[in-house]
Amino acid sequence: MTEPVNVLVAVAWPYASGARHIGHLAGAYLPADIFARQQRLLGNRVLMVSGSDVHGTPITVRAEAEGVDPQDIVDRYHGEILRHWEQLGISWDLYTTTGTENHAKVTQEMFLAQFENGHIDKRVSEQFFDPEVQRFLPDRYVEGECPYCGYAEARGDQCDNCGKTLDPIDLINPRSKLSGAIPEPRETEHFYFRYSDFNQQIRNYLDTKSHWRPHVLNFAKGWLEDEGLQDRAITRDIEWGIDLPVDDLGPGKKIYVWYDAVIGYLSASKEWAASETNPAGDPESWREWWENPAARHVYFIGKDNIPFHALFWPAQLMGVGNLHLPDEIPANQYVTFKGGKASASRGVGLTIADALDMFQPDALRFALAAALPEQADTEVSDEEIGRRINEELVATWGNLVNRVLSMVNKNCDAQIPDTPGSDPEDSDLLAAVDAAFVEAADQFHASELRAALRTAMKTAQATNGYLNATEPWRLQKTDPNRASEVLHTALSAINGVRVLFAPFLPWSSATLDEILGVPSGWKREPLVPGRPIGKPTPLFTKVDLETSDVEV
RNA sequence: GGCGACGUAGCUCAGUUGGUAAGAGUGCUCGACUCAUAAUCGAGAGGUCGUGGGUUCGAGUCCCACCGUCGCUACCA
Repeated sequence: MTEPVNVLVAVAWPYASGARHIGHLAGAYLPADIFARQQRLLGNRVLMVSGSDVHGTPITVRAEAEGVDPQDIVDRYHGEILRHWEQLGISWDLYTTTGTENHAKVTQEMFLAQFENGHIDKRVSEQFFDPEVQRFLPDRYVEGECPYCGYAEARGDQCDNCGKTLDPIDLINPRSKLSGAIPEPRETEHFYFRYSDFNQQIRNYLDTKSHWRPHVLNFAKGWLEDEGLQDRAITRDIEWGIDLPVDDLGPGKKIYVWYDAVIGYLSASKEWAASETNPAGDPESWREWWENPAARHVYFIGKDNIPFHALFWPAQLMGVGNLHLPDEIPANQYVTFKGGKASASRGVGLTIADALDMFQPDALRFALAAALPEQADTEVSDEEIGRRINEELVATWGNLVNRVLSMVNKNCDAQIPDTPGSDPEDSDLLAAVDAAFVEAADQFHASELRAALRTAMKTAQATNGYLNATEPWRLQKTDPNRASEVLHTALSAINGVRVLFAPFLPWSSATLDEILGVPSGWKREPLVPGRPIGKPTPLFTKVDLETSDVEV
C-alpha cells in the first residue's frame, strides 16, 4: 500500500435558512460522504468538514419575515440539518457553523494577513439608503421599474422579466422593499478585497487543472476571459455578520458572508484540530492538511458555487500565502424534477425530510448515488428512486446477500464454512471481485462515483451468475462437499463486494460487519471460518410504489 | 440581451485526443433455474445519435445555422 495521504474533503456550507432538498444532497453532501468513506478505507487520513452558514441575506430575510432574531432561524434549521446528517450517515469529522468564535477569529486573522499584504483596501461608493428604517439597502432590497423593459417589479440586481443585470441606481421610481420609502443614494465606505491582484496567478493555477470537469473549467476560465477578477467589497452596512478586526470604518459594518463563508473550510479544520475528536490531540495538526503540499483537497459543491471555489477562494488563499489550494472541484450539476431545478421554496422536488420519510437511508443513498449529476443535469423522480431501489439495490445486492446467507444458515450449520474451492470458476469469480477494487479505486480517484457504484453492482451480478451456474442447492443433494465449497466461494465474493458497497451503504454495511467482521481496508479479506452468521434478515425492503403518493 | 451546458434505445444515462458493423442499467419478449425479497441467470428485439448544412478518406465525436430544454449573469452563495 502507498503512503497515506492527508485528504481534505471540503463540502459546501448550506444556509441555515430553510429546508434542504435532495438536490443539495445529491449535489454535494452525499458524494462527499461516499468519497470520504472510500478514502478512509483506502487508508488515507481524511478530514471532512463543513457547517451551516449562519450569515447571509436569506437568513436575515427570513428572520425579518417571521419577526424573529436571525439566531432563532439559525438554531431551528441547523438543528434540523444536523438530524438529517445523522439519519443519512454523513460521516463528518466536524460539522460546525460560521457562528462560532473560532470562525470569527480565523476570518479576522485572514483579513488582517491580507490587509498586511496589501490585498485589502478601503473605498467609498454610493448606495441606496432607506431613510425610514435608517438602513442601507442591498441591491435586491430595492425595487422599481426596469429601465429596459418597463417591468414594474424589477429588483435592484436583476430584472426578473427581461433578465437584464441592473444597477439599482438605474431603476425608475425606486422604492425600498423594506418600507416602501423612496431610497436615497448615500456615500458609504467599505473594505474591498483586491481580487484583481490575482488574475494572472489564478490563470496559472487553472492551467494546471486541465483534468477538471469541462463545465467547471470552462466556467472558471470563461469568467477570467470575459472580465477577469474584479475587486469586491467584503464588508456591508449590516448588523448580522462578523466584526471587522479594525474599527476605523465606524459602527454598523460587518464582514460580508461572501468573504467569510469559504473561510469556514480553514476555520473548521482548526476547530477540529483543537477538539477532542482529533486523535492526534494536537491543535496544530490542521497544518498537516493546510500547509502540506502533499495533501489533497477535494471540494464537493454544486455548480452554482464554482466561481467561489475555483476563483475567489483560491485568490483569498493566495492573499495569505502558504495555504493549500483546491486540488479538485468535482462540482456536480443539478438534479432536476420534471425538467426543473429542485427548489424547496418553490416546492419542486423532495426535501431531505420527505425523502427520509419515504425511503430507508441506504436505499435513498443508493438511488441518488446511481443518479449523481456528475456530467449533466440528471432527472430524478419519486418513481425513479423507487425503481432503482426495487429493481437494482434490492433485487441484485440485497437478494444476493439474503440467498447466500440463507443457504449457509441452512446447509453449513449457520457458520462460515472452512471449505475454500479451487475450481477455475471459483478463482475466476474471486479474481473478478479483486479486480473490481482496482477499477473502482481508479473511478473514485477520478471522482466518478456513479461508475464506481456500477462496478460494485457488476460484481454482485457476477456472483449471482456464479450461483446460477454452480447451483449449490442442487449440489447439496448430490455433492455436499462441493456445495460447501461453492457457498464458501460465494460468501468470499460477498465479503469483497460489501466493501465495494460500503462507501455508498453505511447502514447495511454495518449490519454485514456484525456478521462477517469489520473490514480493515479497501480489499477483499479472507473469511473467518466457524464464525456464526445467525439467521439472516433482508438488508433492504422494497418500496411500495402503489401506496406512496407517487405521481405517475 | 450575454455566456455556458445539454438534446444518444420506452425510461435514466455512458460514449477518451474523430476511425474495426453505436453502449450500460432498467423496462419489454423468449428461455433456464427455483437457494433467495415473484428475487436470479442467459439470449433477443429496440436507436435516421434534435434538424439542416459544412470540414474530412471517414463525425454521435470538429465548425456554422436553426429548433427545443435548462442553468448562470459577480450585493443569493
